This record gives sequence, C-alpha cells and structure tokens, in this order.
Amino acid sequence: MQILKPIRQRFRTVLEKLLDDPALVESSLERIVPSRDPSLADYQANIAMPLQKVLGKPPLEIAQSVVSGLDLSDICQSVSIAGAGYINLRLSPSWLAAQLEAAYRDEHLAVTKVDAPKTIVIDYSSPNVAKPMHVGHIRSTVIGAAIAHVLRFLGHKVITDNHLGDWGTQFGMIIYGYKNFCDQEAYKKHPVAELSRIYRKVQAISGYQESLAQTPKLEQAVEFARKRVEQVQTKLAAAPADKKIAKELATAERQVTTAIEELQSNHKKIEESQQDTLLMAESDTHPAIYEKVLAETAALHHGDIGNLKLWNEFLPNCRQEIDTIYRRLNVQFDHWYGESFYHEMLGAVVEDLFAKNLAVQSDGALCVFLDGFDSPMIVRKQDGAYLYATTDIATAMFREREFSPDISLYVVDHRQSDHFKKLFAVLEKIGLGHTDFRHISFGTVMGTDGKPFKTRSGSTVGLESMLDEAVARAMEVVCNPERLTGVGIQMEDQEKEQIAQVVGLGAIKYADLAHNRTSDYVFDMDKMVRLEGNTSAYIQYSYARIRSILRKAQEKGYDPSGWADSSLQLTEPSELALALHLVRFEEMLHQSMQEYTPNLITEYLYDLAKLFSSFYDQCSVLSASNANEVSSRLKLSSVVAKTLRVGLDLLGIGVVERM
RNA sequence: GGGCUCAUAGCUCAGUUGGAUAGAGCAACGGAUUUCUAAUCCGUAGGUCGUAGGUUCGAAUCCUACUGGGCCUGCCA
Repeated sequence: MQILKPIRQRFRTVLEKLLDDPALVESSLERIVPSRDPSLADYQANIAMPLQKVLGKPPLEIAQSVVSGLDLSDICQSVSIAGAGYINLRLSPSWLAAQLEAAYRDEHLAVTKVDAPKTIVIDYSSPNVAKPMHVGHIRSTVIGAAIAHVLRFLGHKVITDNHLGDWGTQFGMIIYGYKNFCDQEAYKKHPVAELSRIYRKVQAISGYQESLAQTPKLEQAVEFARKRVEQVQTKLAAAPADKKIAKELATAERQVTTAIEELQSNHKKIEESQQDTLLMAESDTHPAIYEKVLAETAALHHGDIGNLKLWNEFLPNCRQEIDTIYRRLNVQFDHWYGESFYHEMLGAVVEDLFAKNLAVQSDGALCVFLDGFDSPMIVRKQDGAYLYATTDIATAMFREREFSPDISLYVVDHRQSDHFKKLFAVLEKIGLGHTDFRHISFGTVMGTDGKPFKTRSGSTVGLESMLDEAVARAMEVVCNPERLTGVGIQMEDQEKEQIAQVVGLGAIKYADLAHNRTSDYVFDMDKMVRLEGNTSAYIQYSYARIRSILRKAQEKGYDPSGWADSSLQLTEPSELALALHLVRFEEMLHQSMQEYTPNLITEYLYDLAKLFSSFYDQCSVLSASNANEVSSRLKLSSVVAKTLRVGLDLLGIGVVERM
C-alpha cells in the first residue's frame, strides 16, 4: 500500500514541465508529506514557498499553476490551496476503500517488497556469557530483533548475528573459581547454578580487593580536587569579574563533590564486604585474585589444554542460561559467531594492519592512530593480548567474506559510540568502505535513582526474575477473577497463564521500544507493567475486542466469506480516520527504518488502537443500520485486527484472542 | 583540556528530518454506561520548546555563544 509514491508520481509530471533543474524537482517531491493537522488535510505539498525565489513569482501563484496541471481525481477527493501556499490533499473514500481491500486479502497487508533488496547484517544482544544478563542487554536484544523483523518484512536480506562475549576475562574468573571454590556435588547437580555462584564469588573478592586498592587513589583525587578549588579561588580573588574563572570554580567544586561521593561509595562497598566474614577469609587466602584471573584468561588464550577443556565444558552450560532467556523473549539469531570464533584470526589481522603501516608501535602496544581522534585504537596490548577492537575488526572482515553486506548495523548502547567511530574509520582504511556501517546506539539503561545500571556494582536485577515479575503483575491485572466476571469471560488456568505471559513480556518489550531509541531509558518496573495509557496491553486489548466482535458476528450468522465479498463503505468520520491510518502502515514502516527507530511503530500502533476505540464508541458494528454496513464494518475491523497483530509481531509482541 | 549527547505541560515522553494554532499518556477537573469486553470514549485546564543571538518566506528542529545534566576520552567491553 503505497500512498506517497503514486501521488508524487503525479506531481512529478507537472513539476518537470515547470522546473528545469531535476534536483529541484526531487527536493520538491520530498516536500509532499503527511499533514500534521488532520483537520486541514491528509497530505500536503509544501512546494510553492521555497520556489518563490527560483521562479520569481508569489507562492500562491506557483501553487495555482501546479494544481491546475495536476490530475489526482482518482486518488483525492479534493486538492486545495491554503495559507502561505500549501497544497492540501484529501484522499477519496473510494480510493481508501480499494487500498483496504488489498490489505484485507493479503497476509502481508499489501505491503510491497522493496525494489532493490539490501543485504543487511545486524549485530545485536551480544551479551557476555557467564556474566549474568541484566536489564541493559534487553534493550539491544529487543530493538535489534524488531529492526531485523521489519527489514525482513520489507524484503531485505537480513542476517542476524549474536556476537557473544565468550572469550573474555569472565571465563578466567570461572576457571579460577572452578579450580578454587567449586562444590563438585552441586556442580554435578546444577552446573549452571554452581558456575553462576562461583562467578559471583570471584567477582565479589575481586571487587573488594579492587575497592581497597582504589581507596588511596580516590583519596588523592579528593585532595587534588580540593587543591584545585583553592587555586582557582585565589585566581578569582585576583580577578573577581572574570566569568570564565567563576565558571572554572564551579566546575572544580563539582569535581570535589563527585570525588567525595565516589570515595564514600567506595567505603560503603568495603564496609559491606567486611560484614561477610567468609568473604574476608577467602580474600585473605586469595590475594591479588584479579591478576590470577587474568593469568587464567591468558593461559586459555594461549591454548592451555586444561583451561581449554574447562572452557569447552563451561560454555554449553553458560549458553543454556541465556538460551532460556531468548526462548522466553522469543528471539532468534541466524548466527552465533562469538568472540572465541575469531580468536585464531586476530594475529593475522594485526599483522596485516602492521604490514599496511596502519598500526604502529606505541608504548609497547600496537595502535592505529586516526585523524580527528585524540586517542588511538589499540589493537594489541603491551602484554601481547588482543582487545575487543581487534575482534571487531576481524568480525567485520569475516562478515565481508561471508555475507558481503551493503549495510552493517551494531545495536549497542551509546557509551560505545567513540569506539565505533574509530572502528568504522579503521574499516574504511582497510577497504570495507563500501559497506554502510552504522552504530545503532541507544540510551543507557538507568536505575530509578537516575544512575546507570552497572554490572560491576553487583546488585543487578536478574533478568529471569524480572520477566517472572512482569508476568505475575500481568496476571494480577488482566486475569483477576473480579475483572473477568465483570466482562463475562470464563477461562481455565492454562489460558490465564498464557495471557499473562503474552501481556507481561509484551509490556517489557513495548516499554523498551516505545522510547526514542537515543534517549536514556529509566528502568521502572511499575511503569513498564502498568496496563493503561501507551502500553502494549492497551493495544492487545483492542485486538481482543475486535476478535470478540468477529466471533459474535459469526454466532449471529455473519460468515467471514460473506463480509469478504461485501464492499467497504467509509462514511463516518471515525471510519475514514481509521482507514487513512491503516493505509499508512507501509509508509510508517519505511519511515521507522530510515533512522532505525522502532518507536514510530509503537506510536503508530497505539494511535491505531486509539482510533479503533473511538470508532468502536461511535459506530456499532453488529448493530449497524443494515446488513451491508455490518459487513463493511466487520471487514474494516478485520483489517485493524490484522494490522495490530502483524505490527505487534514485528516488535516481537504477541496477541491473545481474549483478555 | 578535547569530543559526543541531552534540556519540550506538574510527571513520563512524542514531535514525520525546516512547515500552518507544538502533541500524547499519567495526574487534576467535568461529562458519557440496561456495553458489539468501561483496561473505554468525549470534553476542560495545563507551554517563554533551558537562555541570548543568527540563518530565511517560515525554527522546538540548522549555526554560534552561554547555562545546566549525562556519557566517552591509550592498553575493560
């Protein structure tokens, strides 16, 4: 269902006669857009005003000459000129009805496949196995999966790859922990749980020791910041009117506060750890644990047979844990090329960079220096170990060989944007510039305290329990007996459970997708699971109501094949508003993929649900004035239901037949 | 020090890439219900789009400066 394309085509023939410059024709065509104010128009062409200088005529006159040459009679019921020279288009009901007929008959809602499909690699989710997954990972997972679905739906060749962190220091932790803290009985019984316990144990000891080591540095930082304040104060005393110095003072004072806060939270962490006598004893017997962890990691990387054997043994167990999450979230990947997959290629990659003079020795490390960046991209550390930057280069090279993508998307939070800028610059230098590499960054997941969630702080919310809670809350709200009796629905526990799953998990995904991708995202369970306003539950509820009407219609003797043959009559304002919104589905999907912003999809679906509620309130379907009208409205409702279902499905959110 | 990013209604957020009178939800207030499922609908109120300039037919959107947050900034990812 394309609206703008045929309309623009008509404008093109007129504009080409009017304008000599083809570029001007194109830019004018792009000014034909959906109207912001539905009371004025459905679509508007803002082309006359910018042309007034080019053509040397008043905009109203230009608009007039465009309109007089324009034939849109089959698509629009009116074409008018208003205001400063806006050309307002109102679509005709019969044209809308014809479009909806097509959508009604097609499982893909008559969405056309793109003319030139692109090969698109999407790297998303990419958690570190062994480290417990936390709320931060869900955003990459949910956004990435949605983008992949939509691009595929539009006809692109999409390849999804979960770039698992399966080769890093966390395995050193588990290996060290396994060798020193493992309860073999527990490990045999529940390997996943025991490995997770071991990991947390080593993490705790290492964290405590690091805090201790940090203390003098933090104290120094406070001291330093205070001295700086004094310095600036004397400077300001000498020149009290200088605004720059006053600002400098404010900055310096803030730095003191931050430094003190950091020191205090460090103290707090230490004190908390010291309450744990077992932890203290273990810390004593395992001094400098982090160095030992790094040694285990290095041994693994250098092919130590024992560690490699352990790694091979642990990995499936760690995978199992995240697989459970993916199964619950219903997220799949085409490939799971984790970091370990690239391990053997790294040496060659670095040598190649060195041979091409891109990488140079600096302070014992091998670095790629880039124009416009203060700091280089380090591809090999002093100790000879490789870094994520190295792996990322190898990964891009591998993907080029394997898939030769036109577009390569990395769905990773915005804190890594510097890293990706450098990475893309390097990739360009090594000859991958033909691929459109894009960092699909998203806002940090914040706690309710307004501070970023951090894995290292320890107190992360487990993803499993978070999902469980969402489901439980959905159960309370949707399936409470009082409500179900009120709306006259009886159901078995099994159906209730299924509804709670769909609604609860949908709520979490929807909350993640509904925010502008680039904004920071405050994780607030209360808000996520609230089932009113702009939430998935409201949309799912609209769907369930439509399904209920369709069922009732059949009980009343209206057969689906009967309303399929009937013609759509769009007369009431709420019907027309609904129809207009429905035919924009394809346009909206393209819009949302232009900058990869799924929130345009949630917004569309929410608006659609609202428009349906309004229609539902104003136009009775089953009690319409005659059988034709009933059939027409059943058909319209069917298209709404299908659009809601397909739209939610693209976001990875399900629907239920009743709720 | 350098760089990136954000600031919109009391709160949470949109804002179609520069278009007409800046929009939703929540909260508040008023109305609608013998319901095709009221998790609803209709209405009222709420704004110097952080501040000051600039660019032009036209700015929340673009450029500059300023204010205030967040993030990154050579061997973690």
